[in-house]
Amino acid sequence: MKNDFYQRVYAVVAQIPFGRVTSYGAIARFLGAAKSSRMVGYALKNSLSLQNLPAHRVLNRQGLLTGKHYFGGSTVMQDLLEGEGLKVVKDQVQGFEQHFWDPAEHLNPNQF
DNA sequence: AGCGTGACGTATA
DNA sequence: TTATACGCCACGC
Repeated sequence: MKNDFYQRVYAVVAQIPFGRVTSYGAIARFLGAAKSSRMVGYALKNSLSLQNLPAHRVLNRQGLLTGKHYFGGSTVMQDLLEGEGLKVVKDQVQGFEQHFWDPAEHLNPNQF
């Protein structure tokens, strides 16, 4: 069911620890929709006005803040990340892999 | 109903 | 290594 996919995306994003980040692809893969990473971003776009999800902790594979435009302001997303101890330069998280958080290694697939 | 678009990612050149 | 091409599929028009 497609709505479940959205719910699962929200559930995963909600579990991202403070100061850690992940990627759309990682989430998509974890949910079994590896080839539909775009849908993850789409789901998050919906989630923005739905609930308090740390959507700013979800970046693309390069650690780029590709969706900062959707946070209303222009530096809101960056400020949020920097507020969590991350460094952002040119819309890109420095040491991305260092702060990367893989759902598959920290969450139990069985609860999804 | 068909077509273009997009918070992505991988494959090719 | 950078630049394009393409697959994916929900949504809006």
